Amino acid sequence: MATLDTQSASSQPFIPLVEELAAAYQAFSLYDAEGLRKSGAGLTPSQARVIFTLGGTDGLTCKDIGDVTLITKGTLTGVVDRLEDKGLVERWSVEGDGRKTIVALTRRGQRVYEREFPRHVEFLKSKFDKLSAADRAKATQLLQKIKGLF
Amino acid sequence: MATLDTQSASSQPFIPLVEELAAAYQAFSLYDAEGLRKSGAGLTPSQARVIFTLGGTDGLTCKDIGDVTLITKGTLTGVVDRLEDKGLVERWSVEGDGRKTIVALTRRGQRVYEREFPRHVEFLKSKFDKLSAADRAKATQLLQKIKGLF
DNA sequence: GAAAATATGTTCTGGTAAGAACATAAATCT
DNA sequence: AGATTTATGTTCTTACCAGAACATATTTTC
Repeated sequence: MATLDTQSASSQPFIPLVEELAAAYQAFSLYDAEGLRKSGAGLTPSQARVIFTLGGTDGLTCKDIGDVTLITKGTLTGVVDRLEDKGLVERWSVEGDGRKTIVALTRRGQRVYEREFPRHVEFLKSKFDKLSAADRAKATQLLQKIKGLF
Repeated sequence: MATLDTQSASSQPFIPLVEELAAAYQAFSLYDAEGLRKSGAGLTPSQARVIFTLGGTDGLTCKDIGDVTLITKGTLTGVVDRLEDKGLVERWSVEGDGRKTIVALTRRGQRVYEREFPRHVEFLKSKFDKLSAADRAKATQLLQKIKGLF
């Protein structure tokens, strides 16, 4: 198989897709972070993802949280540390399996979840409402396909 | 307008789209980083983006690099610092506008670009080839639309 | 032409980010 | 059972990330 040169590499037709994927995610991320910052609850995007994931559960293991939020375990330790410092979550050991740690919302964390999650969804909804249902469905499907490439 | 509760918030139809956008970008990013790590050139994803952006130019200002790579200026300073330490880029002042700094590939940086850019595009291409041209075009278009929401 | 506004880049801060090494615990294998 | 393997979470390292404050230089406005 002939190797590409810089010319032929830069004209590969998938490159615009990569650029748009990064740009779209970037645009969303900045807006997402802005909404959290302005809400006054002092949550970072990662912290919010953890709080929103824990909401409505009786606590999850770090592994489960990581699977949902896509935060790797090494990073998650620090995120949970800071949420613990803020009094929004608590950790405890699980009966029967000494490896696992359960992380759950405290009463304060529960209140923050109930206030911030709907507020933030509303904040995002105002933008996503501008996308048609058909585009939304098609985009979701294609992104799923792209995820599956790797 | 009635505010959402946690129930109605979590059932908003745009949420799967957000999740897939994050998951697809995440999957791509991990694969992208893996390819750079294995190539042995020791480039991080951000460093590679800068090198690949500078390739084929006579040097760009930090602002221009940031516009293309989506790296904010505060972060870019550090990325360019490390590339400079590795001898892959050099900085100089621009005649006529004392605010601007030009960043350009050194001869070593040029060689790294010529070797790593095609190699990395080939690495990504092996995955994106599994996507049909129609899906690729549609995904690109929809991501552009999503980017435009914010 | 001087003052105000804008542009560019660096520095600083707190918080991720992934990966590797580590410690401990549980499951599996023989 | 005892040894090996796998699972879970923490710690450590290097680098990135955005935003804010800053320094400098240029442009605009009056």
